Amino acid sequence: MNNTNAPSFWRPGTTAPGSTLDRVSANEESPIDPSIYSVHSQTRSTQSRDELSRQRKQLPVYKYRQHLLYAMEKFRTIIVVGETGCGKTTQLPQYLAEVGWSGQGKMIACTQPRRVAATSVALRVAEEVGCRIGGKVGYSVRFDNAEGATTQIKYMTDGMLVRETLMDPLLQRYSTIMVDEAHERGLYTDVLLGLLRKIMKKRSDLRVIVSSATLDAEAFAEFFETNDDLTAPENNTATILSVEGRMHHVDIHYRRFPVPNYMQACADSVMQIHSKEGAGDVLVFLTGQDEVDQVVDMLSDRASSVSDARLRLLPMPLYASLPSEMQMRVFQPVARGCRKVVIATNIAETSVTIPNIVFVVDSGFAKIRAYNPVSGLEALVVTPVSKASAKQRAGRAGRVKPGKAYRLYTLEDYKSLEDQNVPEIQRSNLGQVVLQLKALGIQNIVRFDYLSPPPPDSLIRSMDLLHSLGAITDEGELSEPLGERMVECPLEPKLAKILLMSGEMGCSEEILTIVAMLQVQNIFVSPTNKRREADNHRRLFTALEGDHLSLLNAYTTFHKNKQSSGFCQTYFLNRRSLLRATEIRKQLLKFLRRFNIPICSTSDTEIIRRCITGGFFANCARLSGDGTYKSLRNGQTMAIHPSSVLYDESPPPWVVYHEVILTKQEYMKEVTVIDPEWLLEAAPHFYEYSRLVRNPKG
DNA sequence: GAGCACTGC
Repeated sequence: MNNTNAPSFWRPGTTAPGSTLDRVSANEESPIDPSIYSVHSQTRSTQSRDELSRQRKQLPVYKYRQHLLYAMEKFRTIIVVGETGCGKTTQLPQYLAEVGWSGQGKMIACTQPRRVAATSVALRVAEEVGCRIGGKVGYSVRFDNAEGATTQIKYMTDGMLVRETLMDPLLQRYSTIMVDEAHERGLYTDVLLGLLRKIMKKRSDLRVIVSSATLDAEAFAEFFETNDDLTAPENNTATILSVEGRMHHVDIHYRRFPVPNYMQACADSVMQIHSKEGAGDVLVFLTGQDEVDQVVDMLSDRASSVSDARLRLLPMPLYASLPSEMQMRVFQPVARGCRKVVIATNIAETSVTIPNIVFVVDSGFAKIRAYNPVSGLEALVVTPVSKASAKQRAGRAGRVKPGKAYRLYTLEDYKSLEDQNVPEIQRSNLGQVVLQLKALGIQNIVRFDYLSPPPPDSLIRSMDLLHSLGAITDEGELSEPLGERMVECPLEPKLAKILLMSGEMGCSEEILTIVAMLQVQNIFVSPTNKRREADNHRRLFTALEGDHLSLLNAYTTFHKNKQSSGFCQTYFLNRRSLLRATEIRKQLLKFLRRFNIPICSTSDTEIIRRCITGGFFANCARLSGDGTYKSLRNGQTMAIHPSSVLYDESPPPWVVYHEVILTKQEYMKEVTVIDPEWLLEAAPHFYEYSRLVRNPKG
């Protein structure tokens, strides 16, 4: 396997970055033992606040409400910095509405990177304001919105606002747009910031507020500064305003020496906290499900062997694919005399807040998705976290009272970490984003105002893909009607293409289902202790034609059984995911109706597979003599992922796949058997000169 | 016979 393109990374069990094994101390002792840990503190930082005020030569930070209004009058963009999760920034739209900034019939928008945040903040603010939701305060997220003619403050996901620009390119409905949690640098946050910068050139009345962590503030302010004359700062159009946080003090404990195995060290640290520290629950950060399960096992073993402890130790796992009943356990308070230890993946860093955490143990690693824009290969790699992530993790200990964070790496290693996470826009497949920018009439997507430009290869690759699908013309414009319709569908381009083709192919009912099912994860659950049973039940849905048709089987069987939870339990299906797929399917059906695409059904699986090939012709692989698959595009060696129904079967000579991901090797996921003749039919322009296809017997 | 961090429209 040639891994030269993959980023270098550390594997579980190895040491933290920059560390040397020979310095490891032989005996682990108490975490509070100063020979093992050095202690620092993380608390609200008056120093950095003063520094900021000095740098920008304005606004002291107290009386921030008055200053906010002053800044709204004088500046066009305000960067609000403050500790995340302190709740102050989300109240800001409310202040503005009170003094009439939502006047002239225009709304104040406040974007969030996640659905739950948008809806829950909206509900809280509506309660504070004393209105019903959908009145003065509303929200808008996919599948759910509550807004009306009187709505003045609208909480929404950033993706939703990007989508609104397709209908209303200058966002004329809004007087002020606040982008919350911008430091997370999500894909749609970055796209939105770029669009807002463009819109501000045409709308001098628009105010933009960006809420971020302290470290990024200058970069955001510079990005939004429209005064080119930097020698005349009195004409600045962007400013920074700092908000006092209300987080508790967190002591940070660094290891004096690197740890040889961080899973073992996590378990050791938890046991030491348990025996030496006072009351308070513990949160441990690891990289993946396997590691979480292993550490939970280690702790369960050890907890049962400790007899003299004052508190009982209750380890519990937390990761996204955990069944929801199990997830709920971590939010419930434990009985007196018990200490909860939540062993979690990155899900607990931002997405989910667990109450009562006083101690945090941070492995220093996370699993992140990387994208190689040249090969198009995605990879899941374990990498050291950034300083920003480490701070965020530590901060989880300071929400209820002063807490402690144990970092399983040295202070030197901490200093060597990157400041920030790599923005998602620089490590993602940009097919959908490029399509949307094209729809907004942006001719040169390479020169678009990005806060952090994506790799040019990534943009070029996306353009190539869109061109090969027929979504953009030879001149680089959105095609009509295909491209215009594709951008409407909330789907990646390949899936949008097959959905839009499915009507004329005679299989839109089936493609609707398949596309919806591909949008959700973990349809099939396999609990560690009942794996074989789960596998056997799963076979009932297996179609020999491959995973796409097996997904179709699972969905239709679920609905034949009236979406019953008993059925799901018996057959190890994830009901939550299936219901979400049902909702997505319903939404996609509306688009087909709007475009007058025939809604039709077939029982001929060949028609369905031909249709899939019509969008996934570039994702084709051929079985080679040694039993591996070779990608048709570049000869890359790949294997069928063990989660595929085709994994156990005799390998078919030709397949198309939904995606390929590098973990231990390059794996194709969601694989369907095809006839190579269909490739020529689907994309003659793509395969015209391919000898491989013209000579399939090789 | 092997595995999958997390969002969003």
